[in-house]
Amino acid sequence: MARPRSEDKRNAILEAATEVVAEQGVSAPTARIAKRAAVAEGTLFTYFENKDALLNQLYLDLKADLRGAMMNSYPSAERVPVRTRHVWEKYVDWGVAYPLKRKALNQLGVSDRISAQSREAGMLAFAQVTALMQESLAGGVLKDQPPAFVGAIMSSLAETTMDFITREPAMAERYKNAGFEAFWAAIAAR
Amino acid sequence: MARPRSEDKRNAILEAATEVVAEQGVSAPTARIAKRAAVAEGTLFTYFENKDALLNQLYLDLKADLRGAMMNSYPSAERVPVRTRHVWEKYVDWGVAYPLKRKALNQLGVSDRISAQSREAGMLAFAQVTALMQESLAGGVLKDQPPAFVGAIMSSLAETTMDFITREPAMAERYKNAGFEAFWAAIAAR
Amino acid sequence: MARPRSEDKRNAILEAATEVVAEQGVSAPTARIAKRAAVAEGTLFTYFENKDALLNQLYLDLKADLRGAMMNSYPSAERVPVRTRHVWEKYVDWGVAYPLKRKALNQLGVSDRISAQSREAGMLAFAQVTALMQESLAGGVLKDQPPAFVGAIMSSLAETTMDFITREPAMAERYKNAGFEAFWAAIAAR
Amino acid sequence: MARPRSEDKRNAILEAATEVVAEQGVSAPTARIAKRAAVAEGTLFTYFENKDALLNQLYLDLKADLRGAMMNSYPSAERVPVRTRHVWEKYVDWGVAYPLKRKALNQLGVSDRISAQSREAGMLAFAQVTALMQESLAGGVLKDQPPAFVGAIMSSLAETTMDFITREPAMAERYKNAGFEAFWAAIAAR
DNA sequence: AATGAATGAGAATTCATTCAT
DNA sequence: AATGAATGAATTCTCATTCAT
Repeated sequence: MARPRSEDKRNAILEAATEVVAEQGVSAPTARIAKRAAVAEGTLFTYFENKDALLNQLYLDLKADLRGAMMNSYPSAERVPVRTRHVWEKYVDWGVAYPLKRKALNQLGVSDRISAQSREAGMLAFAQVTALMQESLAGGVLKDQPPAFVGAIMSSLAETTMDFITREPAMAERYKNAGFEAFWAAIAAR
Repeated sequence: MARPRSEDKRNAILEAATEVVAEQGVSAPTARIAKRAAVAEGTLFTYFENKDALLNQLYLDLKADLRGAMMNSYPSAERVPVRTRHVWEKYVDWGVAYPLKRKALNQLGVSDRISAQSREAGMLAFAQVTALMQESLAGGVLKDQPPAFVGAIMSSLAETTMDFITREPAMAERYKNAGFEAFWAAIAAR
Repeated sequence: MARPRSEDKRNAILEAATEVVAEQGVSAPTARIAKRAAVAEGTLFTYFENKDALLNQLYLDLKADLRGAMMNSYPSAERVPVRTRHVWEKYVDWGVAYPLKRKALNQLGVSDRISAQSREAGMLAFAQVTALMQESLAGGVLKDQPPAFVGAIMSSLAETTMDFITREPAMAERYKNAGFEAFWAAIAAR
Repeated sequence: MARPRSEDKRNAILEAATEVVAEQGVSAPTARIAKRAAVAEGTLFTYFENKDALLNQLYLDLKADLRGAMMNSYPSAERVPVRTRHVWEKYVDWGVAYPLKRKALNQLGVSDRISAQSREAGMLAFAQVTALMQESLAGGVLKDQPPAFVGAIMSSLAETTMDFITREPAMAERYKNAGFEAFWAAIAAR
């Protein structure tokens, strides 16, 4: 009967947190997040119990967002190399298109405020992605390593690729291709 | 602010900072660093103008330390694959041997308190390392990419490798080899 | 602010306030009182203009409640010692039967949020009680002191008695008697 | 070698706390206490770990202060009635001379921020006082009650006496005597 | 130079009260 | 009338830095 809790406001806070955490890291003041979201300082705490809850939720949301991007229009019917490339491209495109999301996600990833539980939940979102890569490994150098290792390698190569694209946007396509080639060479049979 | 006397004390502060930053990130209180170094809170500021100066110095020191490890007993006379493998092994060994240094360096790397200048200086330390890799690339997929890109790829793959070794120390050798194989496959001619 | 409808709700708030103030003192949040009363946070303010108004009303209500207990089935026809004992017993019984009311009343009594006016009104409720005691004093040590003094003495001895009964409920009767004997000895002629 | 912690400053904080707690209760802001003590807000926390620590220390100090007053120039050689009267007078005089200390002590006494441990320590300070009264009880109405009960009765009667003296200072001597007479009548043999 | 007490500007929350629904 | 989201001032405590000793 009272004013309902606004999904918009909640999103505004999460978006503001994305920007502010990207800029200042997890030690960014909640007051600044609230201000950026155009809500009162106290309002933040009606949507999130405390700062840690907000940070963990943001981490989960960003992970889910990234996963959504990678799985969007996923070409299930195609062969492994095509599918792998699709995932790679979507990953890199996401990071390039949303540099603040990427930066925030990285800040959160190294922070000790993200709980083990959140990390696990975040990883789960990628299980599917990494699973598919196993198929590529048959004759590759990583054929005996765990899927998570391959997934982590993709992640780290994609991050490196994005770093360079960010610094030299004009070279985006070149880096994106080169990065994938390196990744594919690293995991595929020869 | 006056000329500090003891090199020992300065080193104690830097070592303490390594530990504390590894544990708590860059927002760790200077008081805690001072305590761990067994000096007074104020003493820290006679050796470093302010917290940022300490953090940036630590970043540079750790980068130099890592570089030193990689270049130690560098087999200049050997052929490229051997030299590359040497660098890879030393890198990974360093991270595994000094997990706090590694953690601290990563915390500093994502912090916005490290100046662009420090970052540049840090990279310089690696220029030599990456330069040598160019030789490997002749026929590889990355033959047209800048040396720094290849260096960054080595870095990120080594970090990923260390992450997995940290989680499964018993598998250290396996991951170290697998990581290198992947790296080599990624950059070398075929 | 408009005329509230439900007497039940008002009572629920006062009862909830009794419990919560007993437990946490006058600084207990209004939100907690509202929750305990099973009404919305805002509803509290349609029944009481603000927190102070609620607190003062509660103080008055509890004083009146206590007075009602003491005067219930008051043996007007009996002689002074009997009537005095009746008052004493009802007082102590009330405090033992309703420890939360007693605790809340004490918390309110020492709070600076209870206005002088409320305190005066609260005392008035006891005037009748203390008046009757004057008759006992003829030859006693307090024969020249104001009635309020004797009333206050009864109050303080009763409180002390209740404290001990609360701590050792098995000794309730003994303390109740001993307390009364002490009180009677203090005020009566010998 | 650095500026030593100042006993004066510590005392200033405790005295300021006495005044402020007397006026506003235990919910008085630490900032106000600091201001009254003429120190910075943060300084308070170099002398007391947190607000509770300050409050508990103040409670203990005030209890000790009161005990000191009662035991000052205690006439050990005199007979029980004289010694009892001495304690009574010193108690009442203390409360009348230091109304803020008395008020603060009462506020602290009803607060749930005072730990059970502090309360116990506070009571210990009074054990000696109450012990001596036992001798008076031989033939009195309270001869079978625990010493603490008698001590509590003295306390409550003294408090009541002080209340009335505070309201009518001109009647101080009269109330002081009357209060003692009542107390003595309550506990002594007849 | 070394010490650590002193400082006061934040930081994360809390909470009485208002107000849109 | 009832609800509970929204507000922002107030609160406790932290911390980089200064400065008296």
